[in-house]
This record gives sequence, structure tokens and C-alpha cells, in this order.
Amino acid sequence: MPKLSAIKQPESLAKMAYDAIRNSILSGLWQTGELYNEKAIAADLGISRTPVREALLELASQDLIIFLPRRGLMVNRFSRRDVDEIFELRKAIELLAVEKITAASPPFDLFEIEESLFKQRKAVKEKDYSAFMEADRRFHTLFGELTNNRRLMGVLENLRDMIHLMGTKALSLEGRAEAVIKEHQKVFDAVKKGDVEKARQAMAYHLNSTKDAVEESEL
Amino acid sequence: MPKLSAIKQPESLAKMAYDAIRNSILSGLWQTGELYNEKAIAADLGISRTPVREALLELASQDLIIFLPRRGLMVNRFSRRDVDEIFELRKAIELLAVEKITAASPPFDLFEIEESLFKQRKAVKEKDYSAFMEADRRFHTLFGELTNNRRLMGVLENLRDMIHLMGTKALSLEGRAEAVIKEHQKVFDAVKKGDVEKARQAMAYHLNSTKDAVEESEL
DNA sequence: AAAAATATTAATGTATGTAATATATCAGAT
DNA sequence: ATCTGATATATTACATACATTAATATTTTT
Repeated sequence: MPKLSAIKQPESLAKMAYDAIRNSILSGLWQTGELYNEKAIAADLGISRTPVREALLELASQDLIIFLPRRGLMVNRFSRRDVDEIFELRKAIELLAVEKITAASPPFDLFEIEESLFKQRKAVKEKDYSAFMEADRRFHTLFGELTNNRRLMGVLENLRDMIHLMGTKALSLEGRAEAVIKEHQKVFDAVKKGDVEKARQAMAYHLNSTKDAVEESEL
Repeated sequence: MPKLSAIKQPESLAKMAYDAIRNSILSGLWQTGELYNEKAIAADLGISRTPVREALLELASQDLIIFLPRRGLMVNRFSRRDVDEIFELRKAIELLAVEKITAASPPFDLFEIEESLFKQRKAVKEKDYSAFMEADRRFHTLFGELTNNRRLMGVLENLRDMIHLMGTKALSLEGRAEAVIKEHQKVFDAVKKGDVEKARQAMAYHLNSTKDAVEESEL
């Protein structure tokens, strides 16, 4: 008999709606500028407005969408200021994470981080951008997970969706993918050596260069 | 005629419900251990379950309450781990804020911060704990506001509610109020002098000592 | 034709109804 | 008394219906 906690309760419709809508946004299916509304979304998903509304409130609190009163809702468009804000916050959190992980004794198991580097290299060779983004997300998320701080991870996850939304374009810059890999590698090497200051600097450099790339590609 | 943006639209019932419930929690009227439910809350507030539900979802996403399936909902109780997580995150953000503000040139206007120190001193003299907490909140929130980073502020605000919930008790520790004031003063002095490293250290010291006080008072 | 007045539409915010189900209650067996 | 199982209760998740209001379209007036 399975343990009670192992019994998987069917996902709520609200959660399904959340996932579906979030996916439409992150995949680029839903575009900024287009207006959407609860009723149409509910009809699309074949459910009522109630769980859809719940999902939308969550997405709005994440800044992925904005409500335009009496008009509908829109996928958020990010300004230069948004990019600055997001990266400033991201830096504060990710630098803490990399510092904590590098300084840990006994050292953390870095296998998965290394694995994400391999996958990212492979993705570049195969020109698989979606896989590249996935590996990138994994690399950064792993630092969050290793801190074992659920709230820190939560904030990071929220930012991640926005970064994804803003940043896919940055990848189209000439040589950006290769630069990302080099930068990730430097972070990893410093972490592995246990050199806290170097790891911080490498991550700070990477985040700054990512921010620059995002801003360059947005213009 | 007022500008359109200046026309204050009446608050939604959902927002009212959110404020009312949040207040009940922060004021200590609602206690951990007690079970509450949508229907009763709605009846209390004289509105329907729908906006109440919306408010509760928001509060749950802030970790102020937890849903107990088929039982009701409860004000969250914080574990040692929660305290650790919250303070770790808080430190990352507030240290960034204090650093940014101290390093700013031209320097920021620190009048309001100084004012919060006066108020806090006054509150201690008058043994007005509620005013003390308010001034404390103001002191910390101002650093967030001065960064001019709305997302950073948002995260901090969320944490603030939890800190309030956990921390009122810490104030009952012998001499804690006086210690807080001394620590705040040191932070302020360093910020005013523009000494970044000293400001960081003073804030780090203050946050650590607050965390210790919270944990001590929880036991 | 332009402006004003009016009606319609579209979208959300709120209220209420319904079905599913975990928990609590209680009777009866041991 | 304690356990077991049936029944009742409480609570939510979701659906649906209604109310409100800004935006839009239409009509009327000048």
C-alpha cells in the first residue's frame, strides 16, 4: 500500500490553468500587445472562469501579465527599468547563493551543476536553443536549490520566468551562447576550488554581461 | 478636473478582505492553532465567499496562512528553519539596499530615516510597543524605498509581515528595544558618513542580533 | 457633418449553487 | 473501553448567474 503522502491528488483546475497560461506566455505563443480575457481563456481550456481567474491573479502577482481595466489582460512588456530592477535583485540573491555554496564545508555535490554545463555545450553544438535555455535555467536554479532556502528559491523562480520572457532574444546576439558557457564554466571552476571571492566575481560578471545582452537585444 | 490617474477607484471587496484579514493576523487577533474558514470569514465581513477566497490565496502565497485541506485554514506557525530562511533572504536584500544607499552620489536624503529613529526613541520612553514596531518597520522599509527598486521592495514587504508576525515577542526580551535603537543608530551614522563597509557591517550585525532575539524568544 | 445623447456591448467583480470528499461522529461488535 | 465501519458534517473547488461599469456603437439633434 502506498504511503498516504505518496498518493498523488489530481491537480486542481486552477493549477492546470496556471501551467497552461504560463506555458503559452513563456513559449512566446501569447504576445505582448494582444488582449486576452477570462471568458475566452476559460472557453479555450473548457473550464469555468473561476479557476482561470485564480490562475491569472497568480500570474499577475508574478508580473507576467497585467490587467488593463475593462480592456482585458496582456502579457507584460518590460522596460529598461524593469530589467535593471530584476537584475539588481537577482544579483543580490544569486551572489548570496554562490557564496554560500562555495564556502560550504563539507563541499556540496556539484555533479548536477557540471552536468548542466555539458548539456548546454551539447545544445550549442546542436543549435537547440530550447535545450540551451533549459540547461541555463537548470544551472542557475541549482544554486538556488543547493542553498536549501525555499523562500530564496521562490523569489528566484519568479524572477526566472521574467528573465526567460525578456531574455530569449539575447541568445540571438552573435556569440552570446558561447560567452554564456565560458562564463558559467568560470563560475563553476571557482566554486569547485572553493574560492569564494573568485566565485562571487565570476557570477557577478556573468549576470552583468547577461543584463547587458538583454538590454542590447531589447533595443 | 482631476487627472484620470488621480481618480481614486473604490477598493475592491477582495482588497478590503485582504486588509482586514491581514490586520487580524498581524495584530495578533487571529492565533495560530485556531481554524478558520471562508464561509465564516465571509459572513463576518458581510460579503460573499468569492472575494474572501481571493484574499486568502494572496495571504497564503505570502506564507501568512496555510490551508489545511478539508479542515480550514490557520495562521502560519514559523519553525526555526523558517526563521533562518527568512533572515538569510532578508540579509541579502537589505545589505544590498544599505550598500546602494550609502554609496549613492549625490547622497540620498536621509531625513525620514533619522525621523524614524526619533520616533522609535520616543516610543521606548512611552513604552508604546505598537509605535515602536511601526517605527522599526519604517526604518527598514525606507532603505527599500530609497533603492527605487519596486521588486526589491515587494520582496521586503512580504518578509516584513512575517517578521512582524514572528518578532513582536522578541521585543519583550529585557533590553531588546534599547539594543535595537543603538544598532539602528550605528547603521544610520555609517550611512550618513558614506562609509559603505561600516554600514554593511552595522546592518549585518543588527539583522543577526534581531534573528537571535527572535529565536531566543520563540523557545 | 459634427456633436451630443443614448443604447449596447464587453469585461470584470461579486454572489450563490452544487458536487466531491476528508474529517468527525456515533453505533455496534469485540 | 476500544476498535471498526457506517453515517453525517463541514469545507472546499468549481460552475453559474447576476451586477456594475467603462468602452463602443448608434441614434438624434443641431
